[in-house]
Amino acid sequence: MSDTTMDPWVAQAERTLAGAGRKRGGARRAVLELLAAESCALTAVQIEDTLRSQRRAVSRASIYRILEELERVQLVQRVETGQAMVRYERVRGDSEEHHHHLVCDSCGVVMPFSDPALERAIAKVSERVPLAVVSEHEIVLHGACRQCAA
Amino acid sequence: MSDTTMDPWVAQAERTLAGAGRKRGGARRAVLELLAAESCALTAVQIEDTLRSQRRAVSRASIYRILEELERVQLVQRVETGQAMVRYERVRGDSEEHHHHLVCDSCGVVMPFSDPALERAIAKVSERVPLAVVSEHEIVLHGACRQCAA
DNA sequence: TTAACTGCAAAGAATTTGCATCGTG
DNA sequence: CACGATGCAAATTCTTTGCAGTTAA
Repeated sequence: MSDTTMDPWVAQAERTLAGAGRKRGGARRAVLELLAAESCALTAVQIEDTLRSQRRAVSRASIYRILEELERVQLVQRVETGQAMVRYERVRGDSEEHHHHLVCDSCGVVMPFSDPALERAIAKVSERVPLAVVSEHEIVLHGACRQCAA
Repeated sequence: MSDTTMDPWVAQAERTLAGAGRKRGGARRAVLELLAAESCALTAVQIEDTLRSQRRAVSRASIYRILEELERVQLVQRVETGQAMVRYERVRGDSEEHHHHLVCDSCGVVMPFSDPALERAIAKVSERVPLAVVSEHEIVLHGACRQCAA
């Protein structure tokens, strides 16, 4: 696939990894393309199942290793939703929309949401807090989705 | 111990549990008193270690069962900090200060913080979101503590 | 006396690691 | 050719469950 048809986030990720002395690999590429296409956070098991159903199976161990590496170079971030498993999603650049998560505690569905006013409030409070640096933040709202509340 | 010397949160918890048909027990009481005295979130393992060092050892299985029960009746809530283990802390009433968490990704320390403006922003956004009900929210800021950044 | 509470040990489930092999640079 | 990438299986670690004995109501 040429660079012109490659997803820009995947291309950026490959460049970052190459710069860190990493070599390309089919398993990691498959994970990157899945994360690039996904709009919200997935668990490692969901990633494994999705890739297998796409006939591009990747072993669970590799998935965890790949996600760990991507998290280290800040291409991916973990999302914790209070459910059993950790979720992962690609990090959006500053120009892209930054989102947070809604969790229905009844059916377990996870949805993204974003709100500029909330981001401003977070940016402001980040300056007053007893941390020398605030590198990221995570917000999760729990409740009942319309379907479950009906 | 009489009600007048018992921590108010512990007393409230015992009442709630009695109302739910539960009987009193020493292990649960020890966990309740620890959570009442603690200002921030603890992991199950920290609870176990602390109680053992206070010579009031409680088995790990009981700790998990107790925390599960307390979470069910909303006396305790889980806090996920992106670290390996889930943490637990007592739920504050509306009159008490509601807090969120700061995590130093370098040394792992977890600290509480609170900000009224942020709470207002959350309350406002909760009304616009595609959930029928928003029952709670969790905010975690990650970064480097002053000690680690120095 | 009944049903809840607990501890201990075994079971489960998610994640990590060891090791041999394959593939990229 | 060297070192990273990957799969498989075993090992870890946190959490849950089964069971038997203890205790509150």
